[in-house]
Amino acid sequence: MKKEPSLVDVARRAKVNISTVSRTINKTGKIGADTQARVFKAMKELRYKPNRVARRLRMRDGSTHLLGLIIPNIQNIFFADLARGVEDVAYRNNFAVLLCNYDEDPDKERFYLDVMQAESVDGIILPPIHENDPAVLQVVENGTPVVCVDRSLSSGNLDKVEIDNHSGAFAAVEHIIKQGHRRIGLIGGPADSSTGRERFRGYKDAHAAAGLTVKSDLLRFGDYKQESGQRLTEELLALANPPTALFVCNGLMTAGALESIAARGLRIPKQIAIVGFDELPLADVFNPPLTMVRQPAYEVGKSAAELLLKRIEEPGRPATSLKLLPTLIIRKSC
Amino acid sequence: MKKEPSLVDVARRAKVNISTVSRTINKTGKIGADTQARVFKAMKELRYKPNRVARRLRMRDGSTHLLGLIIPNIQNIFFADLARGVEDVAYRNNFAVLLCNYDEDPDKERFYLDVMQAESVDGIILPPIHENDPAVLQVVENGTPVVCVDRSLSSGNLDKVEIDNHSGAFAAVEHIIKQGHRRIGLIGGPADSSTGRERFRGYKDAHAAAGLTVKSDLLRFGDYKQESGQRLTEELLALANPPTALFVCNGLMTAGALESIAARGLRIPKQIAIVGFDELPLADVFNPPLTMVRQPAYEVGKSAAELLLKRIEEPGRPATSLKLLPTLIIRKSC
DNA sequence: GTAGTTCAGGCAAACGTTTGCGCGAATCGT
DNA sequence: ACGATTCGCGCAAACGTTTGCCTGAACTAC
Repeated sequence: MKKEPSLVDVARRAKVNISTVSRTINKTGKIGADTQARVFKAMKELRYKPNRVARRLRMRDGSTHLLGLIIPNIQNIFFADLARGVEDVAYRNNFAVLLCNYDEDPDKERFYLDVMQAESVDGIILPPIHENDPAVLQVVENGTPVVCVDRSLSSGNLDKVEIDNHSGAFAAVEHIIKQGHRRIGLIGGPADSSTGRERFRGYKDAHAAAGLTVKSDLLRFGDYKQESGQRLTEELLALANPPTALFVCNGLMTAGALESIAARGLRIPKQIAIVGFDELPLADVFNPPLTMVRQPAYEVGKSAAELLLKRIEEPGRPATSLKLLPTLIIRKSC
Repeated sequence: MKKEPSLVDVARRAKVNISTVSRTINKTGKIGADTQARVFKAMKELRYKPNRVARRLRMRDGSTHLLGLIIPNIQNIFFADLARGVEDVAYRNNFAVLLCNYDEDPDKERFYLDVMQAESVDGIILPPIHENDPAVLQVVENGTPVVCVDRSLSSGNLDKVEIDNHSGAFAAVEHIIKQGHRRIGLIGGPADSSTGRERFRGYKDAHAAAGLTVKSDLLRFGDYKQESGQRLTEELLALANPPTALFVCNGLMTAGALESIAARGLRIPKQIAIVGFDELPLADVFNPPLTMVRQPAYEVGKSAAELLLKRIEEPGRPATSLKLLPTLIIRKSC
């Protein structure tokens, strides 16, 4: 590893003190025009790049220009879009992003939270694994700015940006009912996740609004992974009196559900109608095109990053909570 | 920002010197059993976490336990899978991953390369933007371990892990021909990317092997994004004498192609057959199921990370070059 | 019993920054 | 023309580690 040029190298070359170099770079303190020129010249010549590690070590607070993003799984397109959103605004503000997958595993989440702290990131964006997650609570108590996305934290008044899951689910199920369905199967999210609960609530409220009662034998709860979507759909379809429509609470599980449906050779929407949460890449060219409730994932990430940056530069500001609206995209599958 | 406990805090509490604490943590040097116990006790009590920033600053070389991953776009499922692969092996080895999207933008790539160096990562994984990318070359010259994925660098004997694009494309087009097609449209990748060129070569060689000549009016080259797939497919379909089959060189463009096909209301595979590179999430439940050539993206990431870790701990080892085989998954779209 | 060796652990330098303090020179106000 | 302010810049401490060197003490060998 060839040694990188450091402040002292450029200082020597420009015949000034290192503090002068530091100050010209950061535009802090008054520096004469000629001195500045010499310093810049030396920097060019040596191809000097400030060492971010040393800088972070010295400045415990403020602008180390590193953000942490901890998400369940980057292979879930929702989180990929979200990640892209935060990455884009980070880049525009000269921040880099430390990205980790915690895979719904509390140990992994804790590990990465530790890493972030140890790296002294400026702030962290994450969907908390639980409503009150002791690990992240400890981090915020420690003074690290945190903004929650997608799911929220019950305690603490943190910045957060979420999706209005209730209204999204409500609209979806309302639409299903309007198509004449009365037996609507639910493939829900984990009961201990706020998204899962809110979407379930939307499902129930849409029933209530239409004067329908929810049939508890049509309710299944998965883990947002494809396999569970497939398995639970199969359970529902195997019922003596199966549902005529399905509301599936995320994209991966919707893909799983479609597998089950295909395996049984059922026609959509005649034999089984379906609407899923999340957008799927091929949804609009699927046969039939899938009606889904699209979440503005990119915008969630974007807003979260903007909120985080604001908080970093003004730690005392009151916490703001954004709720973005999903949109029901009606196509042909229901 | 409450101050984190540091080495001196635990040293004070355990009534030893900070160097003793450091040595017990890193298991370097001989330490008495009782002293060790005291130190560990103090660490627990203070919830001490070593500061990775300070550690990285001190140890220019070796185990700072941070990997850099620079990819074109995390929204491309191929790279998401790849990223997941490197992340998993990184986690197993207690490494964190710094992830960036450079979006095929040389400026962005250079920016992130600088960031990685400034963060003194232990090593970098990336698909070079060009065959000989000066920015990347400079980094390897600087002594930072680099492994190339997906695309390769012409100069330099670096570790790399690629897909056998030629054989994948060859198999795909061979299969198309075997189905009786003679006019096979190509939606290719960028001409200046090694993947694009290799897949094109497979297309041509499959034609040659079957005694067919390639018709240059059936050739189109996109940028691996969905929009170009749609646009170029539309061009092909609008031809007076359009192709009867399509070979599309990546997943996103395949999705775009399907949009064009759907817009024209063409039946697959009767009116137009199609096989695409990359796997798509709904490919197997699509109607009809899509025959595609699946790239082992996760394994590429996994192998790359393993190679990188090996090189980090043994910088002098000869460069190894892996070539992973894609598999043609024959379904119903051709 | 003495010299040599190992054991346990302390001291302090170094990594590359940022920044409070200080100081001579220049500029200013009157 | 002289004290006061500002300007431009250097000095050195600090951030939290790792690690080479050193030093007593204990142990080994003869």
